[in-house]
Amino acid sequence: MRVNNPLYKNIGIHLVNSIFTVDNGVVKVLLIKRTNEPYKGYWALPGGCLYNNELVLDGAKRELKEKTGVSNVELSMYKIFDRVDRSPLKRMIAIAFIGVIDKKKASIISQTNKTSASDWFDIKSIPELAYDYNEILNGAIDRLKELIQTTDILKSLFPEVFTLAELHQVYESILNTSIDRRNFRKKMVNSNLVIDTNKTVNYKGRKPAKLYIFNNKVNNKSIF
Amino acid sequence: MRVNNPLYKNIGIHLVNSIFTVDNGVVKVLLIKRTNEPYKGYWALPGGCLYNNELVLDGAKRELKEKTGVSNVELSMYKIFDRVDRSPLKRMIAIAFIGVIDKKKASIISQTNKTSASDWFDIKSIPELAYDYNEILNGAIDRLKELIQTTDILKSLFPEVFTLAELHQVYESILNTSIDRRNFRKKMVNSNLVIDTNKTVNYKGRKPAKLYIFNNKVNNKSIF
DNA sequence: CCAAAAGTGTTATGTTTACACCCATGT
DNA sequence: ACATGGGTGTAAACATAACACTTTTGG
Repeated sequence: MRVNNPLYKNIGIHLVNSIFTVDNGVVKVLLIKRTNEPYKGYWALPGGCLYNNELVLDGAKRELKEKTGVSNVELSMYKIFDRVDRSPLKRMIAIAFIGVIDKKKASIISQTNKTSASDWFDIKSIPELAYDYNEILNGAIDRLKELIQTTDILKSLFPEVFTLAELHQVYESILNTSIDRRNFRKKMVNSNLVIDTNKTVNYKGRKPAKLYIFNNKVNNKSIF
Repeated sequence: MRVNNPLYKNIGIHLVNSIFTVDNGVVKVLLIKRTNEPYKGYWALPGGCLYNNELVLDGAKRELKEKTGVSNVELSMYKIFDRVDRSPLKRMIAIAFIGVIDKKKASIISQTNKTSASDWFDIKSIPELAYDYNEILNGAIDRLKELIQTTDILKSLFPEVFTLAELHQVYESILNTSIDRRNFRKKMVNSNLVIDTNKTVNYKGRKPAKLYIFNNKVNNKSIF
């Protein structure tokens, strides 16, 4: 390759994270408010540019932490967004990532030197975002629906024990549909995705509910 | 973003194509021989660097045509290879693509200003390739197995009519397994992937075989 | 005993697998 | 008539989908 070909110059790599949580049956995504141009004042997906000495996954995690304080997230790369004019300053290729976290465990910082706020938004009412982030987020929501059916991506939502009723509600929220309770339980128990802890939890006036944990041995079989 | 941050400089985007064909039951991939450093004299997957004014898919097609003469291929992006030291000259992120072509229809040019030869290699006997291309190719072979089961990627192998026996042999070659003939036919006919043309072809001493074409309406349901 | 949610089982339907024989042709 | 490969059907196993009643607890 002719390294000095001007057509090779000035391409940057954007790492863009769609971080989801489920909060009382509402699926939410983490957005930050930009303080700099371009798109100053717009809400945006947290992310930034790849360094030339790091892996893309590491860069995505670094940017997420720098912009929101969130760390210890498993990120899953899912697509490239490459429209030539998707960034006004220079050519930027976006590599999009998805992560899921437990809102209660995440300590989100709202202000950095590039952001004035960060907050969780119901995915059903997303404002106009910076760049092509509305498109990226829509793709992420679709991909999330696939991921919960083929991977254990939701385990980060339940770092501790959980009941199948809680997990059921999360599946219904994300897939935006209702799932038969009995069949859901059967599939979950028959898949090797969750493990019965033989412990129960008591809520007032209700039959004690069995507690489960996620199986650490990942299986890639489709659950539904 | 601080555009002048030195950590953002000198990242290039590599577009790498694994182009497959099936030749009498043998799955082959198209390789080119490099005439320049680095990896001078090594066989390599055809590809090159993204221009800053083109989409990655267009860049992959352009490079494929420049290096091999092959055009009119549908390419499917499948993975990013980002090891920091995967390229000796500067940081290069590889975006890997897969395509399938009919060997008979492809007019391959063997010499360009950067290549001294191009040829089809049986995927069961691949030499040591330039860069991390052995790893990229292995990933492409795995991905090809998935793609033939979920998409109509093989239609480019059969631009005209074909018999189910021919298609069957290609599936067995790529998946490197045997598939029950009756069940294969049932699945193919029941999926909306192929359409009966109501025409037949005669071979000496054999019952005439029905001819099929690929359905242009793509379906994404898994075939097997 | 009542409310609230947890827990469970069966039947029907559809899908996948395994498997063997007849058919149309050219020689 | 026979050799060659083309074409088909059925039964068993398995997976999925639909559906309703009983259990445990707190008040």
